Amino acid sequence: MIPGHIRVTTDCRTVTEILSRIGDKWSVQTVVQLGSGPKRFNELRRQIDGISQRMLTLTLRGLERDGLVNRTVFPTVPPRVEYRLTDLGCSLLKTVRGLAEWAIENRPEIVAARQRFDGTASNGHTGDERRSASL
Amino acid sequence: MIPGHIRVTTDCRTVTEILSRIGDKWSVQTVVQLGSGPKRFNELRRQIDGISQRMLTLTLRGLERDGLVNRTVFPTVPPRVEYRLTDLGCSLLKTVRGLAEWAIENRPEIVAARQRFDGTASNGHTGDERRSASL
DNA sequence: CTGTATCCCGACTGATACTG
DNA sequence: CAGTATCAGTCGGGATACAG
Repeated sequence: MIPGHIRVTTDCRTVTEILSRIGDKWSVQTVVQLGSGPKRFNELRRQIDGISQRMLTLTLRGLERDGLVNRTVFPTVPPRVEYRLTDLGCSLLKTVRGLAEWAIENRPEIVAARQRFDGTASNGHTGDERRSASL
Repeated sequence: MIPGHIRVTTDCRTVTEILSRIGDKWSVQTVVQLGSGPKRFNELRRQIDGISQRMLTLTLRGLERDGLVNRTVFPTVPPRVEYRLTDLGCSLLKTVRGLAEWAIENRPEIVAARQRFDGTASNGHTGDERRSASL
């Protein structure tokens, strides 16, 4: 159906694992924010909007652990910590941008599909569809 | 730093939303499996490996709701239900393949970064790193 | 064969308070 | 400023049993 398809049994896992890594609530937003240059902790905190201090810390730790972000501490007082994308992080950002384009381009269609699905009571299954179009 | 970057405040959300959609534990695997052609329920169930009946149902419902998968019931006995990717689903698959290539190409580097991170006790923070290389 | 309905547990996440 | 610690609530997801 589609040419050059991936070795499903092996590579699917890899993709799923990567998605588990970046597919959480905050990683992508964080990476994208860092895409416009190095940022400090509270700078990120303000720009990411809904994120809690705790989750920003955890997200940055995770990204750092995976070599996507560098953490630099300047031993001044008050302490200054800078986060910046590594080369690996930058390459991920480029890839994510591909997904971003798809998302932006196809969101209307997805929203429409949802409304269609949620609207018709004749879906075959008995009903009570929750989640009224959170996208 | 990186040219042509996306409008962070607006589009990030869209990407995050899409990631919430496909970033769950089973959606990508399901989509990729369906990439090689229409499949029946238990056929998918066998090929996806760890998935439970419940989660396959929920995943397929979600994909159907978002217009990524078509569900066709043949009113025979025993019932036969076929799932296939829509055009939208196919286009998503192509995009995901980009991510897949990145994942496959960079997994070694990520794994290495993790070992480095987990190995050094001199990370600055006090310690007790959980998740010993699940990737 | 293709689902639906419950129960239940652990993980994720937010809120809040405290520290160097 | 840049975190860490703790507690509590929500939710994803597995196991199991049942149904058309």
